[in-house]
Amino acid sequence: MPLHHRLRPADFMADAPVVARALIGATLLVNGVGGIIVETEAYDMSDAASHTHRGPTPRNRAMFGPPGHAYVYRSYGLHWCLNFVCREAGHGAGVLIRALQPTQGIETMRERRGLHDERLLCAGPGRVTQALGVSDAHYGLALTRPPFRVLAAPADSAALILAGPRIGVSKGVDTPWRFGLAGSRYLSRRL
DNA sequence: AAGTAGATGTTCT
DNA sequence: GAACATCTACTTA
Repeated sequence: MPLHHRLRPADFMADAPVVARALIGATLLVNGVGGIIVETEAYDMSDAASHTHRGPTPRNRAMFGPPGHAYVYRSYGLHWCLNFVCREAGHGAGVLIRALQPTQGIETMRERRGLHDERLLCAGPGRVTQALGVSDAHYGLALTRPPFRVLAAPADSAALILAGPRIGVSKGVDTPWRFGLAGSRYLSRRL
């Protein structure tokens, strides 16, 4: 009986804040490199801070597709950011992966990120994608198949999860849709 | 420890 | 043109 099992499409079929909270403690690997998700943010169509708020566009097309797929966008012209599409196709809901606790392929991540302390390897959405090698090449791919592996948190984990306002948004400032593992040293910022 | 500038591409007004 | 789900390097205390 494996302690971790791979998430299935049905696991992504819930409202964005529910999925965002459930993903804390899950493991994300891309080609075997990654770690434990310690910080996420939820976005959905009802929310002015979301890329999907104004409806489908060429960029956000994947967010209106099936749940359990990747929505990757370029942030500030420099960084890639990775989202997990959730809810149902057509709903424009997703979860931004903001930080991981590195567990696998740490040397690979160090090389991709330059000489940096482990704490900063995946502490921020742009850092996560750089460390895991995620780019627009992953746009729209299923999270339930290689190169992705998303493994559920151990069933017995009773981790304390904190919520607060999201980072870097100018709209929806008071929506407490940022979730983080209490006490983790690998958050992009304290909660 | 906290603040700022500058890098850059895509979308939207 | 402006804004942007950011990061790094560099300043100032």
